[in-house]
Amino acid sequence: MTLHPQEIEVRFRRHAVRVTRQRAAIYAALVGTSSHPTADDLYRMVTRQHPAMSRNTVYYTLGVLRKAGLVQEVNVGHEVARFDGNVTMHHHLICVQCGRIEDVMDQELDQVKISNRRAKGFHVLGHRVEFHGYCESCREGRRDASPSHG
Amino acid sequence: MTLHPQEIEVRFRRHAVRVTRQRAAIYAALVGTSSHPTADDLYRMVTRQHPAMSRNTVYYTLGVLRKAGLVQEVNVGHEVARFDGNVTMHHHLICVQCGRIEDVMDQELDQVKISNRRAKGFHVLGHRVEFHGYCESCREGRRDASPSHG
DNA sequence: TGCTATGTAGGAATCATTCCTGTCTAGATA
DNA sequence: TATCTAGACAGGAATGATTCCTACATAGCA
Repeated sequence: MTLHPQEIEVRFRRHAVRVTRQRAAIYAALVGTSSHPTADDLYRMVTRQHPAMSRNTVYYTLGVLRKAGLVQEVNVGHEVARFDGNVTMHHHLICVQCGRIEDVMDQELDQVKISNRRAKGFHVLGHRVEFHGYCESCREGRRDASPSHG
Repeated sequence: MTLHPQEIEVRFRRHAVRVTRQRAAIYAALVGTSSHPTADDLYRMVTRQHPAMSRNTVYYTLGVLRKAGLVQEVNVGHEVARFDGNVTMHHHLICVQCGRIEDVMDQELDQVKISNRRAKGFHVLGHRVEFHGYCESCREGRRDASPSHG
């Protein structure tokens, strides 16, 4: 999804986030991809247009946007932090081989609930379902592998 | 859950994991708690009995046990890796304030499925549901907070 | 237009995790 | 039981993502 600069400004103001060129660039890069980039991926994407941008600013901005609720952090295993510009409720397909993450929008999954009895006193705000498996290209790479020793 | 040394040995052999004192101690510590400790937590727990144990051995052993399927890694945000000795299918309640993780066993959640149409070519092996919210003690700490500005 | 809280750049510091290397040992074999 | 060797262990160094520090710059308000 590509956003007009005006739309970015509107969103920032709505969430009380100061508008700066750096932040707009970082947010635009994140919303413009579906690849769940790392902070360093974003740094590399953004420095093409803003060579002076500091890696530090990327981290700081991601922190600001996360606290403002404009950005979400996604994680697989204990790997490097990945970010997602899609903050509507959604779920993930995660490839256990290559680490690829795909978004899943599915109202049935949105409605998954936990019974009060099992919630151990938690006040639940939301949930997310993670599906783990092999993505299409990793499945193809595994065709050769013997199915009995896998 | 506390395990007899023999039971640990049986599990290790069943999973083709060499039996050493260090590994047994680490695994026992992990299975004996429900607190999802970090590698460093485990190091501190285990060095009480085994002062010579290296931090490196804890990491290495956790890697071995994870690959063998005896241990699972759990993560919240991009925080330090946490480990779980419970490898049966289960889900998690995660406190967004203090980071506490509680296991949830629930057959309804085990049966959550994704339609083929939405699976984007993934061969799904399993899934996990994460509920995010405030745990009981963090809720209590928040009683004072004004509900309209929280 | 000026003021000030906040953001930015860049470099240093932190710290979980991994790598390297020499020694040790589980467990298989004779 | 003694021997052998792949794999495990300890300890220290290296890595690398993230955070901290600080001086300078700027968004946005008055």
